[in-house]
Amino acid sequence: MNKYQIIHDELLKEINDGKYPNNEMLPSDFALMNRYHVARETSRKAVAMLVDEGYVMRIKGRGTFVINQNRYSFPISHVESYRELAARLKLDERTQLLSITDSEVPSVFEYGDNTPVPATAVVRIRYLDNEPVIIDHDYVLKDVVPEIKKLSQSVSLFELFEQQLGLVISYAKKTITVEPANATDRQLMRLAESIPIVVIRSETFLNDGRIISFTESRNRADRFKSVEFSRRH
Amino acid sequence: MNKYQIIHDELLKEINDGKYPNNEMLPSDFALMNRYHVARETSRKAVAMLVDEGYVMRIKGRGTFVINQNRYSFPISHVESYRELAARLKLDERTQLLSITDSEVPSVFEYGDNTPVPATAVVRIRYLDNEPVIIDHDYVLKDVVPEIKKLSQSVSLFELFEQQLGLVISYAKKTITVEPANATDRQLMRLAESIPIVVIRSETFLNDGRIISFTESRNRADRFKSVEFSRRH
DNA sequence: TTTTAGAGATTGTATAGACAAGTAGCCTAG
DNA sequence: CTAGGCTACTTGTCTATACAATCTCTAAAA
Repeated sequence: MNKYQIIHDELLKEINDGKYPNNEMLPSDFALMNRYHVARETSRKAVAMLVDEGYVMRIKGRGTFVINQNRYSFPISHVESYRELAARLKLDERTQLLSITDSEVPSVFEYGDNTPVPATAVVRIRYLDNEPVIIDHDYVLKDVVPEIKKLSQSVSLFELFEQQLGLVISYAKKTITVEPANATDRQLMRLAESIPIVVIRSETFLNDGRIISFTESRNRADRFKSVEFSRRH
Repeated sequence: MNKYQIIHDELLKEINDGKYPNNEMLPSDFALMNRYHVARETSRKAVAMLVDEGYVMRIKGRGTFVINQNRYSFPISHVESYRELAARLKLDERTQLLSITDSEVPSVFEYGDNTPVPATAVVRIRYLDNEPVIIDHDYVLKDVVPEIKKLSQSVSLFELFEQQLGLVISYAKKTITVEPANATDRQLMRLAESIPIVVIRSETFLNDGRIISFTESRNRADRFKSVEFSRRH
């Protein structure tokens, strides 16, 4: 592991442990240099990551300060699988695999030039606190992953891609819209009335620029909440 | 202006001008060093910003590549005013100021300890293509900005804060939820049925850590679309 | 023809040092 | 007692260099 990554992880752990109470100062660049015996740019890189992630803010001439975090957040601006998210938030989560079928990429994703793109469709339903709240439709391109043999209940698609197939996921583009529930939504999520659905459609890219999958994540709107941290400039 | 900022801006302009067609390579670190007569770390800083913003991706051993952008996006992960956003997207936008009144920060924002926090409430309605689609409620803390005298139609709140008052906005935290339309929504946006509303609540922070304002932005769900770029790791 | 080895290019990580710019606190001159 | 200046500390920018890791392509070897 890289030095700045190690420093970042350790500082983040200390922040989460409350070692630097609210608005308290983090060690300065020079303090970190001494503590870890690294160059200043290395320690700065670690802190820059924390700034990026919204944990701390730096003020020239003053120092580095912890930002009061509300930790119950559903960030959508980095690529994170449902399983990773639930683990991080320590929620009581459960996923049920509904089907793995041969299919094509639906036209809503506007991929390619109308010629059908073969894919493996994976449909899963997500429970939080024993309530079905999310239905995920994944379309994994057969060009990239020819076959999905066995998808264990305990393994996420991302884990499958990265650890078992050696692929590296780089980034994703997501669109968020609100749409009426369709029949499938109502049936699977046991909705009586027509609750609106928050639809998050993602294209996921590998580090060589190829698209590996399209995902449509359909969330019960009355259970959906997303918290974003955003910097200006 | 900083050197890396200048390089970043120039590269971004070239990307938007289509100088590096899709998936084409950007100049390498060393090419940029020669072109701008800077150290490698400086050129890398400029490119790192572009990576951060989702314009390019770097692959070790290969080079830097432009990511095919869909430019009609409503990013929510950086702090941008409605006016800046509309200008960037070249939409036909119009804002109507409804009221400026003395008020208090509503309790939904859970700020402070139940004691009323005096604020100036600014209510505005946003038109896109002559259709009312967004209602913004801004609560500007009187502790920070004692009085909002005249808010010209052509000036945004952010411009007022930054250019006229000399305040520096640093970051914001936003929560996104979907809620039923209330009577005010239906009246102001001329909604017949009860269309759901996408509610974006923000706390905006200055660079000294003080909160300057709370904003509740209420968007017609059937007109709302947000596009996000997200990196993994 | 196929495979291997190597050179060259590119990005990633890390170091050491320099100066600029902003902040806070102390101490002295008035 | 106050105002101003000085100093120490902190973050921001920039340079120059070194080596590692990865990829592509070419040329030589099998």
